Amino acid sequence: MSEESQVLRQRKQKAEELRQAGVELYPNDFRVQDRLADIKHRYEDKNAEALEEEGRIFVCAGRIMSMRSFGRATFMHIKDESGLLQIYVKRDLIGKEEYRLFKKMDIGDFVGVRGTVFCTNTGELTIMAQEVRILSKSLRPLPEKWHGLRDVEIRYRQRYVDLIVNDSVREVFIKRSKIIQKIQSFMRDHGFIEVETPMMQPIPGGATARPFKTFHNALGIDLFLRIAPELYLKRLLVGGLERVFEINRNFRNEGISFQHNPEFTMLEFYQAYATYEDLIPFTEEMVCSIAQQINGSLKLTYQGKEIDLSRPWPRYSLKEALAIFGGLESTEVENEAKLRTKAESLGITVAGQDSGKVITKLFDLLVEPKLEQPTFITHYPLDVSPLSRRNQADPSLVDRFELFLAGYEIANGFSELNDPVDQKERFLQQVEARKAGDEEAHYMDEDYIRALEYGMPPAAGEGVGIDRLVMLFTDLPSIREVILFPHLRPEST
RNA sequence: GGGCCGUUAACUCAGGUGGUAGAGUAUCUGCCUUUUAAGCAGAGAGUCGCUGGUUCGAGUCCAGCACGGCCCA
Repeated sequence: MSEESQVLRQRKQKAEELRQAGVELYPNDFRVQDRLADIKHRYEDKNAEALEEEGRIFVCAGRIMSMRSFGRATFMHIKDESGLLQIYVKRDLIGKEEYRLFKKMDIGDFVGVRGTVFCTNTGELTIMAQEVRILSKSLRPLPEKWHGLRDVEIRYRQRYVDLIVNDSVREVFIKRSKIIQKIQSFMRDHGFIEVETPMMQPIPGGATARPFKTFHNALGIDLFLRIAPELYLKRLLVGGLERVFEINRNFRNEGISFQHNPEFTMLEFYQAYATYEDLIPFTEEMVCSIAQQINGSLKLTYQGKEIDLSRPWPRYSLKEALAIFGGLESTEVENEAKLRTKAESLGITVAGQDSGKVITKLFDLLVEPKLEQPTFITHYPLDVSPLSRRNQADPSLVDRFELFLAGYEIANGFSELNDPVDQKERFLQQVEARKAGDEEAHYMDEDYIRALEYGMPPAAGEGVGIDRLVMLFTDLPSIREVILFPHLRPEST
C-alpha cells in the first residue's frame, strides 16, 4: 500500500535527481540583498527604456508561487514576506545545463535569484535572471492557485499552508502583532511597566473558571495553568510597583466556541490610587487610540454592523440595562423573586444560586448580545465579584464595570478590594460555594491575604480580552481566525 | 451535552431514483524564448472519513464511530 501520493513521489524523485547532479537542496550560503517589494517600488515610475539602462544587479529570494514555461524560457512569480515579483528565466542567459536543472524546480521551492530588472510587453516589472539557485526543495504541492485553501480544518491544522497561500490570513496576524505593540506603547506612555507573573500557579486564582492541572516532578506538587494573573499583579502593588501590566496567556478548562479558545490572551493592568471610574475613560482612550492607529478611524464595521467608537461611551448600571435592553419591567428588576421567575422561564437554573448569579445570567442572555455599540455596564452584585471593592453607598454592590462591544464582553475592571479582612471573608464564601459543588468558585489563597495584610494601596485594575479586540479590528467572526494555532481534536491516524 | 450540515484525486468541487468514479487546477510527457487563470496535444493520479449492515451489487440506502462547521444548552 502506498501512503504517498503520486505528486509526492514525483517530487522526491526530482529532488533525488538534483542531488545526484551535485545540487545542494538545502544550502544556507545565499545572501539576500533586496526585498521583492522594495525592488518593485523602486521602479514604479520608471518607463521601460529607463529600466533597460539600469544595469544594477539585484539579489533576492522567495518561494515559487507560479510558473509559466515555454520550452526554453520560463516566467515565474516568487514571494517573500514583502510581496510578489515576477522572474524571467531564459536558457540562453543562465546556460543550458543550469536551465535543465532549473526545470526540476517546482512551485513551492525557495529560490535565490540574481538578475537585472526589465519591463515585459504586458508592462510588468520583472527580474531577468542571471542565476537561479534552489534554497530549499519543497516536496509537497501547494493548494490550487484559483480557489486556494478553503477547508477550515486544514487551514487551522496546517496554518503554515494557510499563511503561504492566503495573504489575508497573514495580514490578520501582522495586524494582531501591531495591536499588541500599540497597547504596550500606550501602557508605557501612561507610566505602566510590563511584568511577567507565573503561568503555573499552585493556587489558581483571579477569575471564576476551571483550571488545567499539571504536576511538577522535582517539587512533587500539583500546579495549575493560570486562569488569570490578577492576584500576582496585585502582590506587585503591595510591593510598591504602582502601575503594572501584563499581556499574556490565560488558560481555562472550558468549552470551545467562536468566542472561546482554551488558551487566550489578556491584557491585565493595575494602577495604584485609581478607581474604576478612572479606568472607564482610560479604556475609552486606549481602544480609540488603537482604532486610530490601526484602522485610521473611530468607525468600523463588524460583521455587517456599523460601530462608532466616538467618546464618551454610554454607561448603565446592570439593572438599568436589564430594563432598557433586556425588556424587563423596572418592578421586575428590583424584585428578586420576580427575577428568579423570569430566569426560570428562560431556562436558567436558579435553585441554590445567589441572586447575583441569577441577575448576571439574565444579563448575559437578554442584554449582552444587544450591546453592539461600546457600552459600559456598572454596579455589579457583590457575590459575583469576590475581588472587587464594595460600593460605599450600597454594600451589596461593587465598584466594577464591564465593557461590551459588538455583542460581547471586551473588558472587565474594578476598584480593588484591599481590606484583608473583607477579602478573607469573601474567599471563605467561595470555599463554601466550592464545597457545595461550584467547581468555578475561587480557592482560598492565604499568601494573597498575607500580602494584603502588609497593606495594598487603594487601586483599580482591569482585564482586556486581546483576541476579541483583534476580532473586532479585523472584522472576523471567530476567535480561531485570530489565533495562529487554535486547539482542535487530534487528527485521527 | 443536543440538533442540523459536511467529509469523493495534492487543492476546489460535480456525482436525480443503488449498476465498479468525473471536471478544473496541480503533476508527468511532447511542442513552444515577453507569459500572467499562457496555449496546443497526450498521460498518470482515488481504501469515495472509518466500521458494520441491507442488497446479486453501496460514493449513493441504514446504523454506529471519528473529525470539522453552524445553531442551541
